[in-house]
Order: sequence, then structure tokens, then C-alpha cells
Amino acid sequence: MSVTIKDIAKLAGVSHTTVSRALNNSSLISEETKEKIKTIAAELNYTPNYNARSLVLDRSYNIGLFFSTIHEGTSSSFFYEVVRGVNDIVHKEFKLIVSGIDDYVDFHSINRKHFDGIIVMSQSTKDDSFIYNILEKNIPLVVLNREIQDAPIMNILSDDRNGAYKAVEYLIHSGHKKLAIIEGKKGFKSTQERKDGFFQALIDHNITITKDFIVEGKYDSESGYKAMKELLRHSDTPTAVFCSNDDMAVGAMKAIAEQGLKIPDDISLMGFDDNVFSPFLSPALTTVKRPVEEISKEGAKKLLDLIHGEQVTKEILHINTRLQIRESVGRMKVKD
Amino acid sequence: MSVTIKDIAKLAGVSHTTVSRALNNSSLISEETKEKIKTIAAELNYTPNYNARSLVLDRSYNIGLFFSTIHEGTSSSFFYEVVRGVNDIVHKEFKLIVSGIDDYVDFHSINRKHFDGIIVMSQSTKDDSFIYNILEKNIPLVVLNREIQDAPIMNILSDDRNGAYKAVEYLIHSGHKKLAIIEGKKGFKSTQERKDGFFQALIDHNITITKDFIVEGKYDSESGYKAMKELLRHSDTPTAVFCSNDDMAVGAMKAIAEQGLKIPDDISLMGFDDNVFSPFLSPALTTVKRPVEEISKEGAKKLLDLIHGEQVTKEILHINTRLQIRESVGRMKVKD
DNA sequence: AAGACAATTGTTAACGTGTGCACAATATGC
DNA sequence: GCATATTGTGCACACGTTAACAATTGTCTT
Repeated sequence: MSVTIKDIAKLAGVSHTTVSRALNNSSLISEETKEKIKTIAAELNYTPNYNARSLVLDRSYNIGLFFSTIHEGTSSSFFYEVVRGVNDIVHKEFKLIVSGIDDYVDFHSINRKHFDGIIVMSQSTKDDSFIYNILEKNIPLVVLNREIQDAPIMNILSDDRNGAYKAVEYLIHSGHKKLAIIEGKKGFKSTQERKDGFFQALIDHNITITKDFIVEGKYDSESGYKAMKELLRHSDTPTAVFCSNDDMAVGAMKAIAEQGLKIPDDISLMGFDDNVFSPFLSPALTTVKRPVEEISKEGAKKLLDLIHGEQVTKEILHINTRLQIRESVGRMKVKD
Repeated sequence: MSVTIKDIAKLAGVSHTTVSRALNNSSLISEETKEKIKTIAAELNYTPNYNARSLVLDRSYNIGLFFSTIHEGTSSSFFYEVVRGVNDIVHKEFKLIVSGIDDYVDFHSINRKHFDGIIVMSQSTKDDSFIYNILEKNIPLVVLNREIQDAPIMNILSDDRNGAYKAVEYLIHSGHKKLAIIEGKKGFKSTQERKDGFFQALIDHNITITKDFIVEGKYDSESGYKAMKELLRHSDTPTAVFCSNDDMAVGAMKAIAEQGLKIPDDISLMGFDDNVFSPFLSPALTTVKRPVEEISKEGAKKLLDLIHGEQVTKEILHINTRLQIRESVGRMKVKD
């Protein structure tokens, strides 16, 4: 079988306690014996049995990264950036367990023994039962992407509303008055936020909108395609369309091209997210950069602080979005 | 603290041994006491301590999913599909730990105690030291995406070479004779496979190619953009370009558009992978579907078989690619 | 020289589970 | 009615680690 501290103890002629202490750099042990024990351990290629250690220390060395779902509605670039961001921060100290909240029928098996800390990348209010469950169990927790009010939870968000606002303002300043919106997936918080920002900008600039210019999407390219088709069916078409994410913007571009229209000459398009491929679309997509990786990293850092016992109080951290101006939005000719 | 089998034992008036057996459905225990114990356990909201169980059973309930890297060269849709595919199969029984091989300086801490099984999504020969290390440690292992010869390893691959071959054949049958290739990231096995398929098709159809029509890429959109720029710099340009993946095809499309050329009228484009957004590009990208999710699922299933002790012998499973004909490849006018 | 005290190491128990073996209770066979 | 299976349960230990407490040695103080 594998090497244990008792094996090392025998070889070193000491007790296994001494070995344990030496390997953990306890100040109780003399430098001399530490040295001796460590070399023996290295020679034997010793690795501690984490299960045994976990049992007595009541730590798991696991961090859970939970998505609302890893099936639909999660765009791949979003998923990738989140995992990468979190992994970057925690991988030295922890194992990263990735799963979907909807993988669980009950949250029975999720407890302190399994997870030293949990990061929830939350998309919808459906996650609340999960989140409050974790909270009750007193597991260090950080919730990303969706604001949880009235609870002592560390919260990291992008200011989607403000991002959408700035985007729409840019459209307006470019002379557009007939604006449309393709909304995100129903029930997702981000859908609402971006929509709110969109409308707030309209209100603040005294711009009206007809019901026909508000269409639903599902955050995937196909739904963006269909939504744009819908917008183009009417005789009166918008001059600029705000897509609630880039994936849908890609679909919208296709619908526009099929209609024989040109972007941005005939119609302008604004995205949201700034996916990796967005600068390479033709025309390059003007969009709002959502700092997904930054949010994830920031969240992971906060979680580590929490785990390491730093007294962090509830905090809602907003990370700025940034307008990425490219080629898909054109300036309206001012008629006078 | 949390409930243990001893607590249950006290309440039931039996020994903890009986409780353990009852909960594990041992045939030694009468149905009657089983029933009693299970209801008590349910009432107390008991969850077994996996660390303790792992310690004595020498199982971790973890499955490791290792990518060569989760930084560069891994496209997001690829990453997403792999995680999703594997998770689908294993999430009921195991926790899924995701990490990058390049996160580790040595493979010391990777052993049977931590992982009941490991799936490697391998991109390059650099992974070999890791793979052989796992093999030595006798951990159930499945390697996806890259063929490992001369070792008793379960292997699941897509036939990239054949896929590329079919793609190029399609280009040729469409009348193209001046073909170019944008290669993938150097050192990646898939790069070589696709390149091989490309050239084999040329050879079999007696088509020559000039050195200028072979350019390197890195699998990301930017490199595709640059590569295509390069191809278009010469006075003599190809009539069709085989891009080693869809991400690069997106970049290539942009370069072509900037040159004022039209796809497929002036130049035809072939991709590889069939990303989610590929059908929604303008024009929709003709490409080769690589069954990433299927490979991942198949691999995960094989791994479970291995873990459950089914005597599975080394096997190399090829999963078919499929040509997805869309709009980006045009028929050459036959001059006579 | 005896006691106090610091430095280092050892003894023993604990974490929560599973299991070989012994044992009790009951059923079966003659 | 006794010996023998059969069935159900408990005792004691093991897994590999950490930690409270005890023990040993050496040094210093008075």
C-alpha cells in the first residue's frame, strides 16, 4: 500500500506524532529532526492521506462551483471564463468541483464535510432555496452575478443595468430614435437588469417605444435569429437593436443579412457580454464588456478570505462594465 | 455537530455496527430493524461522512477531468461541451473535479486516494508524462481526443483526419483546385490530424498546393484573421480555404470581408468543429461536426465501467465526424 | 543540590465509518 | 429433547491523521 507517517516514523526511529509535527512544520520539533524526517518522506515519495486528515481536521480541501444549470441558458464562453477565473485563484490550495444546482434533487449531501466553501454563479431566483440552504449550513459562501438582499452574503455583480444604460445612451447619441430590444432568457436576473437599463435610458431621453419593438429571446443564437426575424416582419422597422447578449446578436446579424440589409448602414446592432469572437464578426460587434473573469476571480478571492477566517462582512461588490465601440452601430443622418 | 451513526444507534437502541449495515442494505440485518433505522436516519437528516467512509473504503467518490490546460488553446465551446458531457454521466455517483494538467508542478498529490478515476482530455504529447504517471499509479483512466499507442489505455477519439479528408473532398468536388489551409495550434495532435486529412485528399485527387497556401494558426479567431490576411496578401489567392477550426474561420471571414470579397462567391470557406454559433454566421459556415459531447459521454461511461470493475480491455473507439453543408462553400464555375 | 522551567519527544485518544469474528436467539432435523 | 443450522446483533479493531496531555532530558536559579 502507500506510505504513511508510521512508515516514516519507523525509519526515522521516532513516533508517528513527531513525523506529523515535522511535516507540518510545528515549532515543537527541532530543526535537526525536521530535516531528517523530511528527507525520508521525500525519499519514500510520501503523500498525506487527505481523507484521514479531513476526518480529523474537518476540512475537505474542496471548493464547489455551482452553476444554476450546466445545460441550457449558460453560454459556453461564460461558463469557460468562470471556471477559468475561479480555478486560477483556488487551484493551488483546493480541488475545484464543478456542478449544476439542477443536478441535485435535494441538497442533503452538500455540507461542510464536503465543501470548505462554495461559489454560486447564480442566474435566477430559482437558486434561492439552494443559497439559503448553504447559508443555514454555515458554509462559507459567495454568490456571483445576482444580488441577494436581506442576507449576510458576499455578493459580486456586474452592473448590467448601468452597462445597458450606457449602451443605449450611445445608440441615442448616435442619432437613433427607433430602438428595439431583444430580451434575454425569461426568469434570469440579468435579463431584467439589462432590460431595466434599456428602458431607463429611453425614459431619460424622452424616447418612446412601441410594443412591437420589444421581443423575447433565450440568450442563444437561434432565439436571436428568430427575434430579429420578428422585428423585421413589420413594415416599420427599428434603426437600432439592443441585443441582450452577443450570442443573440450573432443570430440577429444573420436575420438581417438574409433580409438583404446591411449593418450598420440600414440597421445598427448592439450586443452585451463581449465574447471572444465578437471583435471578429463582420462588422465587428459594438457591445458591452461584462467582466466575467474578473467577477469570478474577485469572488474566489473573497471566498478564500472567508475560509481563512478573515472577518469579512456582507458586501456587495459591483464590477464595472465597459462599452466596446466597434463597427456595428452607425450614426444616423440628422434630418432637419 | 452533525449526526453520526452512533447517534442513530443510541436512538434505535442498537449498536452503530447495525446502523452501518442497515443503511448499506446489508443482508445480515432484518427488514424490520432496517426500516426502523432508516426512518430515524431520515428524521435526523443524517448524511454519511464521506471522509470517514473514504478512509476505510479507500475510495474518494471523486472523478478528475483534466485538460491539457484551461488557459490557452482550449476553445470555450469545446470546454463547455466536455464538462457538460462528462458531468451528465457521472454526477449522480461522483463529484467532478475539473483542472488543468499545467496547474500542477508535480503529480505527487494525484493518487488513488483522491481520484477513483481520471479522464484526460488530451491535446498534446506534453500530456504523456501525466498520463503515464496515472497509469503507473493504477488509477482507472480514459484518454480522450488523442491516441495513446503502446499502452493499455482506453482511448476515445474523433476521426479528425477522415473528417478533414471528407471536407476537402467536398471542396474539390465543388470544383475548387486552388486550396489553402489554415493550420491549428502547433504541437496539438488535432492540428496534425486535420492537416494530414487535408493533404491526403489533395494527393488522392492529384491536386498540387504551393507553400504560400499553407499558413499556421493558433485555433483562436485572431490567428485565423491574421492567417487569412496573409493568404490574401499575394496576388494569387486560393478559391477555397480549409480552416482547422470554426473559431479561426470566424476570424478568416472578417479578413475576407475587409478585403471587400464575398463568401462564397469570391472565396469559399470550410471550418471544423461545428460550434453552436456556426449555423448563424453570415453566410452559415460549412464545417465538420466533431462529436465532442458524444466523445465525452462515451469516455465517462467507459470510465465508470472501469471503476466498477468490469474487465474492459484496451480499446480505441473512433467516433465519426460529419460534414455539415451550409452556405460558405460555393461551386466553382467550370471553365472549358 | 533541589526545584523550576524550557525544549523536545512519546502515549494515547479521537475523528466516523466498515468488517471479521464471536455470540445469542431462534428455527430445523433427528 | 438435544444437536445443529440459520439468522440477527454486538464487540473490537482498523483506516491515517492530528492533538491534548504526559514524560523525559537538560539547563538555570537559588
